[in-house]
Amino acid sequence: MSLTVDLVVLTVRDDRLHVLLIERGKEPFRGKTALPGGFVRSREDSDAAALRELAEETGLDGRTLHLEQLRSYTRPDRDPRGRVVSVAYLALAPDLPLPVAGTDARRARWTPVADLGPGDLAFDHARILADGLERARAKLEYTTLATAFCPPTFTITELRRVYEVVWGVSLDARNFHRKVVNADDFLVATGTRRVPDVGRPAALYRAGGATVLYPPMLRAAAQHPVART
Amino acid sequence: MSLTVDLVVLTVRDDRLHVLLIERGKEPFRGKTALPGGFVRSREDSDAAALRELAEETGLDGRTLHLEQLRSYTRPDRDPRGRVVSVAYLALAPDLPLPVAGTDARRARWTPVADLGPGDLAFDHARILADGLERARAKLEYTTLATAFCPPTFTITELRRVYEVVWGVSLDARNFHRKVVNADDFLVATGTRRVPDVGRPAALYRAGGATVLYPPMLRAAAQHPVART
DNA sequence: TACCCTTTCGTCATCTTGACGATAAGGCGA
DNA sequence: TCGCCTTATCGTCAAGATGACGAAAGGGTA
Repeated sequence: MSLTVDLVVLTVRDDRLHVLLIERGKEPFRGKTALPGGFVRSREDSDAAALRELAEETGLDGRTLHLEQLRSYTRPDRDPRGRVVSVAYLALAPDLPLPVAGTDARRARWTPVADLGPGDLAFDHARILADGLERARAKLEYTTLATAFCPPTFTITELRRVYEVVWGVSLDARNFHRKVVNADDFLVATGTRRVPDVGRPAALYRAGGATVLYPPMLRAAAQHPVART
Repeated sequence: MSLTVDLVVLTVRDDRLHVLLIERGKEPFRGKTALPGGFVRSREDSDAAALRELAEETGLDGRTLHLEQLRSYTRPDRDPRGRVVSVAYLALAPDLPLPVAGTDARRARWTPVADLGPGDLAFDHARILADGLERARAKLEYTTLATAFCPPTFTITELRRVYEVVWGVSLDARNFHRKVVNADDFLVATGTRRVPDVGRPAALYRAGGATVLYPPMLRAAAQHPVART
């Protein structure tokens, strides 16, 4: 029996939710699109393997990202090579340029989640991706994790776009502003501002110390589904 | 490399939170207290193994309980026998009598969680238990999972005790009553009532169809820590 | 200076919540 | 039967949170 890790790495890019995918270089599913990942080595735990694979396959540094274990997939027939148990991880990243010329960054690329069809991914990776998306969506509600999609300093509008894109809804800018500013230790004003091409300059914030979001942002209330192409 | 499942089975008993523990019958940690669990068989996935072990070791039927995957533990040194990866499961049960004379129910017993000291459990089971407790506590907030601790029909006071015992707080009976009755499809009145030894009879409810709890029950607001001995 | 655009502040009615008073509905003892 | 004890349920009220939306602020640019 062998153990692998699979990574669901999400980011928000051009107002769309993207997932990091690779093209498989060997069998099985050679040439097919899949989640990045690989085998856990003998003296490694799965956390370490996730960090290593993230660096090797995508050039991203998991220590600077949000990285958490998602769940494990153990169906005996999930890999044609035999019994392969996979521990899936969820990573959330700001819109970083991928170091394309990295050591082993074989064709890693950001793909809009909405562009993926049912059979586009190898193995049971469609299911893993779906579970990762649901975890991310749920955690935006009651944790401060949305800031993991943002660069070190960001505007409230950028933060709102994260919610809108991940949830696929549209939120009132004024109420959102009031809410996140009042939430306990969610945001810390940096005192600086960013002057955009057009419109009023926006104040820049850093993530505050809170990990749980209080009061929470409830999806149930946000009932403004928006067309996502 | 081998694969095991470990089970965190929780219940509320005598107004205290209990976990189901067994005494290990063989090495390593022979005679020591541990979470129930065992090896996943070759043509089984971990869900099936969790159901099987639950039945074998405790006589409980996981199909009638809430049973969900918690997370996996992969540290190479977590088992002295070598590399053993464990997929942990969380089960929530009403206060059922254990079929003590079951096939293999070797000394399975309910133990108050608060009675456990730091080194009382074998392997990394203290950590697994802690993760299971935190998951259960968190899920009471924004899901209807509290009903999984209750029998098929129950009173609102019984449901409140679940929250109080799992969170270790004390909740105002009147506000709790108002809240759960108003929550969307959380409770369904059965029309029957239970006459207690003392006090006014209480209406009996069944769990409603909702899985998410809206509006949620927030712990942050419940700031009445109560002495738990 | 007059716009345009986005951010930020205000207002208001509605809903939710915490604190807690009051009543209802059983059993029990006098 | 009448109080009384206990617990369940309903009500009230002020404070806080929320949704809808108006209005001002603060940059560019024509």
